[in-house]
Amino acid sequence: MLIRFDGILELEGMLLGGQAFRWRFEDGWFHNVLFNNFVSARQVDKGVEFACGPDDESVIAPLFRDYLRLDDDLVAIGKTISKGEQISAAVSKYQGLRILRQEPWECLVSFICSANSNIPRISTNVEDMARNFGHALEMNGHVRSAFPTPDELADAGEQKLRDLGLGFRAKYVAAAAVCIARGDVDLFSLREASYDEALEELIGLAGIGDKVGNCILLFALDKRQAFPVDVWIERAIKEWYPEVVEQKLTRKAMRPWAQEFFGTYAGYANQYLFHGRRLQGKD
DNA sequence: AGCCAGGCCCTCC
DNA sequence: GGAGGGCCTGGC
Repeated sequence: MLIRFDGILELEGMLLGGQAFRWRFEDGWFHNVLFNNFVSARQVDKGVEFACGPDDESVIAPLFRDYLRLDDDLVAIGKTISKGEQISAAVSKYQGLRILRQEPWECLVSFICSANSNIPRISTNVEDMARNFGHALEMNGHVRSAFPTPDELADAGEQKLRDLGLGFRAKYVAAAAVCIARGDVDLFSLREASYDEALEELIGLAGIGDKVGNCILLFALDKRQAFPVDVWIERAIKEWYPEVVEQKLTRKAMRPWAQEFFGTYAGYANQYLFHGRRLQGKD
């Protein structure tokens, strides 16, 4: 079915740009498992063509629309964050690049796995967890698994996660799974909580520090002021905002600086800085 | 072959 | 309180 949309949209950058790790591009479509469904999507003139199963498209399409945040007014947001030559260029170059609204648990595990790692490896880790511990879906001869629930990963345990190649992150994922399965932390309620409160809750989990916590807040928990500072963001800020270097701001101090500087939608600024710097020189 | 990755934790100062 | 080393493993 068609999800009608006439605003700006850059689906490829959103799905394959390092926000999420299970999207695959094949035969002109992007494929993933979301909301316990096979989901396929592609960008067309009038919006997004969408297919899913086993559930009805009419049920999943609204969820997928929210996932893509089509209601964010990117023109207005772009204006508020275009503070500086390079980010303005990136806003214009990657026009329509939106922050995803991911499923919180999968997002949390993905970014725990991101520590001292790289995108190809994170993708492998996340896909391996799904294949080994998630429940399988089958459709038209294709088999792929849902991302495992907290219970399923808690049952798997640290050793089996290590066997998949998660390394020292296995302990953190296993502990987080137990914690969420027990209900110690309710991720969905953090969507309603304040930024500060939600960040504090997340950092209470082992393996989640300021950077990873801000990724989860931004990509899954509706905190568009979140501003994860990784090596790419640090490079971009130091090169493009010399005042930060002059003030000798440490990496830790860059987050509050950026949140003040870019404002309510600092998270969007983050995404454009990230793309702009990481893809510098590539076309 | 060897370096380093989209950090975090722990220790020690 | 903050700076520095160690950590699993696999891409490149």
